[in-house]
Amino acid sequence: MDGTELGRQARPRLEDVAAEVGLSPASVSLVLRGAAGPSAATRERVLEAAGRLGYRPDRAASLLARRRSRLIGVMLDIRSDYHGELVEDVHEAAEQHGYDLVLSTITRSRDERRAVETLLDSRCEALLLLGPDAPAAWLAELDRQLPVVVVGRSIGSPGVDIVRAADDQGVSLSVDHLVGLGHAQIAYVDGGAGEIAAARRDGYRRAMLRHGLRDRIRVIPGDHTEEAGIRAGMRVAAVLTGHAPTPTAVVTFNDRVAVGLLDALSRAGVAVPGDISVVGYDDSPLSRLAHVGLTTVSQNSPALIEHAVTAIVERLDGGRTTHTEIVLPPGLVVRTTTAPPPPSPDVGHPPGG
Amino acid sequence: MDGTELGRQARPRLEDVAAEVGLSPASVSLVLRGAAGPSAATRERVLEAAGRLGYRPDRAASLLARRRSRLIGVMLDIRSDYHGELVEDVHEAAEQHGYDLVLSTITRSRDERRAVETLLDSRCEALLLLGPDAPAAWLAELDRQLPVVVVGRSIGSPGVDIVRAADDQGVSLSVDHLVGLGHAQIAYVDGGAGEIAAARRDGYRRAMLRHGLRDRIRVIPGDHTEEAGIRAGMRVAAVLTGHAPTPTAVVTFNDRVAVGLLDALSRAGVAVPGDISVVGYDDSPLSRLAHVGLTTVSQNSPALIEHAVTAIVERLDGGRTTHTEIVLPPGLVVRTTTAPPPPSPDVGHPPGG
DNA sequence: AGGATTTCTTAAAGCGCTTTAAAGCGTGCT
DNA sequence: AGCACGCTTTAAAGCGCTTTAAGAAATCCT
Repeated sequence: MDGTELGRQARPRLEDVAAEVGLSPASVSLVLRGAAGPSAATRERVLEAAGRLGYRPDRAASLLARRRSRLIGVMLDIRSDYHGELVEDVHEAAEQHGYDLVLSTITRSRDERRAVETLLDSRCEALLLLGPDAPAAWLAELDRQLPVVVVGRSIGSPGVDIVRAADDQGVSLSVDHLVGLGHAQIAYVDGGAGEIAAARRDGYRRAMLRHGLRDRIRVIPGDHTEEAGIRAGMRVAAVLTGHAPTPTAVVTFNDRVAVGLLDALSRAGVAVPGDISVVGYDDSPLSRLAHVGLTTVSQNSPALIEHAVTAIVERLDGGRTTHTEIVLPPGLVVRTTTAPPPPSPDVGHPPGG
Repeated sequence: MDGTELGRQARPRLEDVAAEVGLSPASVSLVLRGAAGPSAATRERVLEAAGRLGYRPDRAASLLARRRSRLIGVMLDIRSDYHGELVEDVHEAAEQHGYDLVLSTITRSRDERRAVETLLDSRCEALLLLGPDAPAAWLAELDRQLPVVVVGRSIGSPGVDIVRAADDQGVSLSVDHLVGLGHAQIAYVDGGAGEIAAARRDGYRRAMLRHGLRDRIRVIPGDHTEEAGIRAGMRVAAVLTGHAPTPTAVVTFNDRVAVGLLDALSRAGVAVPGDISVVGYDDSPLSRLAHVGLTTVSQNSPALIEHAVTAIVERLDGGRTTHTEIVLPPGLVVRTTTAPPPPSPDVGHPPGG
């Protein structure tokens, strides 16, 4: 009465295929991996038999025996849409270089350390970390064990490879765009703590200064969620109906915040872009919806990932021993939430209310 | 000048730890796995040395040597928020039963077949498939190889284990709730093709019939995206300002659709729930936002997952050889997008009829 | 033909860990 | 003493695959 009585039959092993064609396991292994050696006739026979038996190599055994695993460990936060998109690109890029992926996600009960340990246990040769929060020192220490590339986060004194978009520059683009449309009262909804948030905030500040709008700088506290956008939106809407200096445009930390903001504004009867222009950041699928049409900053993530994977391959196969930091310029995607400011200059009152 | 000069030192092996404490690898293995045998003193020495050396067992080797892998393969679509949430729960549930996870996602260039193959190659003992689209026959065939449990999709003639929520019942709850509030003109935004969409649509139809609202049945075509909600919202808003029979409530296929709908309605100046009540489905994080406050149906996914993992464990360790289908009742989460209908201004028949 | 090449095939030694049967070793018992 | 008995520890045989050096076979030369 044990579990094997279920009719499940053991999966065929390399040896079974070898026996089937009357060759040695070595030859079969060679054929199956496309290595040089076996003759065309042998190849054919082996392939046929393997197919007929439904043979699939055991990855654990193969990993163990091979000198290299050709595995790249990817740490991500599965709750993030953005990471999901990135992983798709990583898959493709890795495949092109002959690497496979092993994924490990952080969850509420699984911190970065544990996620990375899982990765290491699976013998991966390099680590691709999507937006890690871990201290730089630990990352550098990891990098002493195997190549580590950090995507999306900027780190003071590297010790790892870094691939990221120029966040400050992205926000700059937004501000430039708005100024070009004639805006001056441009507020910014902040992304909270974190290096990315800091970089974007900085980009905003600097762009404002550059345009001589020092006293129009206005940072509304927030975080990375719709909730923050909603709060900011309600605040802005209240101000609109009040008398304080009114923003005619709002730049947000990311698209999620922007979407929350848009929602709150629309419910408060504030027209976008009629009364207020809004710019997001990320070019997320949501922002692309025709009805939303959010003007936003695109990080060009396929390129980002391509660089990240290339960085890994360079260190693994190219013999590079130095660290590199690649900063990609973001691009502005202008859609329908930005327009010139309303004619009424200073104290604006809501139209339809 | 080879790659090893980088100062990376080989990771310590079991044997190294053994040498360090002057014991055999066997003893160390025993200690590290918490198996019975070694004395307390030995345990301590080994643990200390292992810690000092930073030893981590090689998973591939361990997998290969062990009879069982204690691995559950999870196939998911990383683009889906919902799957992301589920994976968190799977992690926890699996851990409690002493299993670990191996993840494999489908992407645009990686279909379910490939994703599953990756999983099989890693020696997992069972498969947990989140909302697979694959034909039932293939799933059944897989199940002959190893236990398969399908989450969230209903399948005609199983051949696999199934764990899902009663989708029709969920929509029924929504309709009941609305009827209880006095609504009669209840429209439904459809989720397109697919078995889940069919079940929910059915639930709507049947609930309407049950309440004697046969001629109020109105299914607005759509799919599973915000876009569909937006289109539906614009349609409903147009009707409101026109003269056709007006819905006073809209039930949607899922929260994403509902959010799109809410957005379109609010931009059209339609008040929710003042003019129209809206009900979603999924109890997604978005619906929980205070400002959105979407009334929605909760699938109770932690319980869903708990059952799914239990089903696997039963077959793996419990010796169950039959297939099971577990259907969990969903629950309604009433928030702020539902209220009694506005005092009927138009030709609507009074409720209850 | 004989030897030198080249081509194809395989034996055998692992990869790092688990597992089982058996070996040590103090005990207490008769 | 002699012995059976727990309690610890270990030798050794794999897990299924890769890889390398060497063997066998076929091909080429002069």
